[in-house]
Order: sequence, then C-alpha cells, then structure tokens
Amino acid sequence: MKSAVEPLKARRIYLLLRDRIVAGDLPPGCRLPGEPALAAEHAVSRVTVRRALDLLEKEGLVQRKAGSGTFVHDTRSVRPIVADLSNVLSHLIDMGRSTDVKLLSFGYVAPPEAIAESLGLKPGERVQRSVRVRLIDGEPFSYLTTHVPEWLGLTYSEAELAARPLLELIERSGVKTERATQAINATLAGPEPAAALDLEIGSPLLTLTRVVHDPSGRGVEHLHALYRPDRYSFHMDLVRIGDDGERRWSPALGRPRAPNKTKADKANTDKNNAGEKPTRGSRAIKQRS
Amino acid sequence: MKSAVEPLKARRIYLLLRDRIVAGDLPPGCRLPGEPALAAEHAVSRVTVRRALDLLEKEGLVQRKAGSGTFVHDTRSVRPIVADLSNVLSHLIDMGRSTDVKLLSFGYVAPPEAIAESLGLKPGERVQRSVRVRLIDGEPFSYLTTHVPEWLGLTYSEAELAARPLLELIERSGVKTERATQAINATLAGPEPAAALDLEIGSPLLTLTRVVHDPSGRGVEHLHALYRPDRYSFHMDLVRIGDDGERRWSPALGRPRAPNKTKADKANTDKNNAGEKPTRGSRAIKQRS
DNA sequence: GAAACCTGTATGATCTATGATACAGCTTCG
DNA sequence: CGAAGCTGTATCATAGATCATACAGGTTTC
Repeated sequence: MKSAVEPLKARRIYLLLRDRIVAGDLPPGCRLPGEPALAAEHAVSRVTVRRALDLLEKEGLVQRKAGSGTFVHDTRSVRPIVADLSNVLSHLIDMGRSTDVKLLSFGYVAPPEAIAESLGLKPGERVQRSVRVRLIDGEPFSYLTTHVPEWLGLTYSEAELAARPLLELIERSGVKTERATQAINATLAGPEPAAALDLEIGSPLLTLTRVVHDPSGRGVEHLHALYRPDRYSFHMDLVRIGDDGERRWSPALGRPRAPNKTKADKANTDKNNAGEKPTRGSRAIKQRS
Repeated sequence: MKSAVEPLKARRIYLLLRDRIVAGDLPPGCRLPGEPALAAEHAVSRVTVRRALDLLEKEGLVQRKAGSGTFVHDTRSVRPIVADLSNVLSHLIDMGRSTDVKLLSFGYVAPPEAIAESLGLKPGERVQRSVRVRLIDGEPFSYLTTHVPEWLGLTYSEAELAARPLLELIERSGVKTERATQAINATLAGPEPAAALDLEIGSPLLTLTRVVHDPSGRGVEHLHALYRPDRYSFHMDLVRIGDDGERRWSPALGRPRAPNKTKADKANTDKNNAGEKPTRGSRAIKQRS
C-alpha cells in the first residue's frame, strides 16, 4: 500500500496562512485568529497550528506576543531584498555593489552531455567547472554553477575566478561575447544548494540558466544560477513605445530608481546597505559584480 | 522540545537525485545505482529509497524496469514545455496560441492595502478581483489573480474576462497603457493554487507580479501570476550592441523561434506532442493571448 | 541452466508527527 | 481587580514515516 507522500499538515497550514498574508488578505498589523480557532477551522490540533506559526515566525511574517496574540508583521519596511533591476539586459553585465564570493568547487572535468551540446563543444573537449556562492552583507543569496570551455578557462586562475566576475575574465582573454540565451524558472532546493544558501531542503529557488556565445557562435559560458527568492528577484520597468498602429513594450532604461543616479543602466540599486557586517565567510573575497 | 521540521527523508533523497539528473551528472539512459546501494550510500532504508524513486518516476525523470534497474529517462524529447519567449517586453502582450481559460472567481471587493497602494487608488475605492487558470492542451499551467480599479472593470463583463486577455479589454475601454513594472520570483504552492494547477502542495512555482499604469500614472492592472515551472518558463535571447567603448546587452527581437532552429538554441525541443487531447475544462473558453 | 543482480512486495518494530487534553502565565477589557 | 482570551508548555495516546528483514519474480551474464 503506497501511502502517497502527503506533505506535513503543519506545512499545509503554513503555506495557507502565508498566501493569505502576502496576498494582503491578512493585512500587516492585523491579529490573526487564535490558535484554537485556527485549529478548529482547519481540522487539526493546536500543536500543528503552532508548528505552522513557528515557520511563519521564523520567516518574519508574523510576530507573536504571549497572552495577546499573533500579529502579521509589516514586511514592507523590513524587506532588504536584493532587488535587481534586470532591464533584461543590464542585469547580465553589471549589478555592481560589493558582494562577497565563496568558491566551493573548481576543476576541469568532462562535461555532461547537455552542457557540451549547449556550448557546442567537440566530443572529448573538457570544461572548467566551478561552483560559487554569492553573499551580500555576509548572507548568501545565489548559488552559481558555471561551465567554461577548457581553452578559455585556462586564461585565468582559480583565485581570479573567486575575485572577479566571470564575464569580465572571459572578455579580458580577448573573447568577444556576442549572443546569449537565458531561461528563468523555479525549482526546489536540494541538499547542497540548501546548505550553501542556508536554507531548508525543499525551499523554493529562482533559477537562471544562461548560455553565452562569441561572434563565431562558440559557446563560452554556461551558467546555472539558483537564487534565494527572499533575497533576490528579477525586476523590470517597461514602457510602451511606437505609434498607435504598432505599440510595443520595451524595457525602460534610464528610469531613475531612487534619489539620483544617471539616466542609463549602471546597477543603481543604491540606498540600504549602510550598516555592513564584516565578512565572515571563510574563503570570501570582495569583488564587484 | 521543538523538533525542527526536518523534511521527510524520502524527499531529501528525491531532491538529491533530481539535482544529479538535471545537472547531467546522471546522463539520460544511464542506469543509476541499485536501491540497496543508494540506501547504503545515504544511510536510509531501501523503503525510503523506493519512495524517492517513486517521486522521480511520477515526474517522468526515471523509468523502472523490474529485474533490470532504474534508468534515467531522456527528458529532452519529453518536454512539452510551454516555452515563452519573453524578450522581456513582448511576453506582455502576445504569447498567442490557443489557450483555455477557466474563471475561478470574479467580483468587486475592497482592495488589500498593498494592492490599493500599488495601483494608487483613493481610500475607499473598490476593485474588480478575478482569479483565472490558464490551460494549454487541457493542462493548467498558470494561476492568475488580477485586480483592476472598479471604474475600469465595469467596462467589460465577467464573460468577456474569461474569453479575452485582460490587457485587450483594458485598451478597448479607451485606456492607454503606458508604463509597467514587473517582478519575477519563486514561491511554494499553497492549497488553492496547488489544487487549481493540479500540483502537490509545496511544489515550486514561478511568480510574476505586474502593475500597469496609464499615461497619467493611474494604475490600471495589478497581476499576480503563478506558473508551473515544468510547463512554463521565461526565455530571452540577448545580443550585444554598441561599440567597444560602451557595449550593452539588448533583447534580440525578431529572432524567429520555432521552425528553423538556430544552432545553439536549446529549450526548443520540438517534435513530440503530436497527438492532442481534447480540452476537457468545465468552464473552459478558447481565447487568444 | 544457474548464479548474481535487480525491482516488487510484505511484515513487524521503531521513530517522528500529530492529536487530545490540561495547566501556567501574560494581556486585554470591563 | 477579575474575567476572558491569548500564547507557552507539558503530558500521553494515536497515526504516519522509516527501518530492518525476508522473500517472490524478472533480467542479465556466464
């Protein structure tokens, strides 16, 4: 008898309440129904309700006050999200800011079939594989797995990879990047990414897969990136251009984001990040991008 | 004693193997280690390993042959993914194709604080709220919650909303859409979206939040969309433009997608999906958009 | 064909999550 | 102050997940 893996009830309640909170159904500051009421409403025991509330509290979505109740935490002011304006293009190259990078793995290996194909490698050609974690203010937010053809990977060292953005190293070698394809998706955190990103196994992750080509069509970089959704998301501002006959949406460049900032690009997610914790990562190295 | 909610072990193994498969570590066709070997490797019982394999099999990632072994299923040919080219802009308005829409909820309500603010509504102003599910080939792939100011929502009927794309109805009313902001993220499926999308609770979902404004700055549409990542993802092709001094990435327009197949453009796994199931949705209505 | 391996299936023991209940301590309100 | 409601905590019973083990039946290899 295969009992279908029914997710834990506490998780069910947690997700239910979480949706109601983020949807605004339970507005910030609002006191949500008491634990006995919730238990009755969802036909579970109060212990289970508490587990769900524990999860919500751990995520900072609610705040509990003994004797008083459980209140929806106002997240608007407490969202130091690493918002990344990806005008679909700029996010590729810039996103400056001082972030730390930890190199988890580095080496030359035979590429998996799918990677070799997407990079257009010849049979037997090897690749440089690296796994890095990016941190902001000491907190990890992305888990990057890159594959680069061996001939290109040999133009820089392991230390350089940990200190400089990969695209910069590629261009420094003389290779011109010309074309790229990206795909954005979602997945669940497996054991390794979860550990690296300081998450529970099974947490949701934003996914970005990118393949960059040079003018001759050779693949020069294959990136598989996993992002913590609570610390990173893709933003874009669009404007309608063209005359009435053929209006189209186009990314809005030069839309000043906060106070000042120049008209075009340049990773202008300023503000925040005033107080900075010292970097505590073991192999963490300061870098731009 | 709060025992930390450690996700089920079977789930852990499942995610672990899934990562190794999609990463190409276990290439398609490969026979993965036997159940006893996996059990020993991860220090769990064989029963638990089987649960993990059950999940993988249900997702079509592996195929089991009694007496022989468990094999990685070649997913490349079995991925009828609704790949959506979002040149970051077009995906807003087009994405033609005949999809079905089910209207789950429709009505006029007082907007949640966050919605009212993002739309720039006056206090007390009401909104039209609708929840729709989009299906392709009878299979649901997106769960859309929209909020529209009441004055605008009254210009079309409930039936029209179920039959036509919302942006089209908005523009038909004479309102000009001028500016939009989007954010893409990831989350877990709560009970309602999970049921509507035919998913397990806790499955990963792609998220798109969009606010559209008219030339005067009024908000005219607030969209919160949830997508099944196995049936939908955001794709974009980029090219490098500008001279050497100031090169930038720009979305590649007019890149024909399906028939020809540019050499290094994966994700467009054609073939497959020749036979089509009839649409069975109850309140399903054919529509473009 | 026989040995070695594999998946499929079943059993009972054990650990964990959940249920039902009770009570202590705090907060709010009249 | 005192009643009512809430969270925090503990107890023991039950249901579900996992474990350890055993065996049946198919596949591969020799």
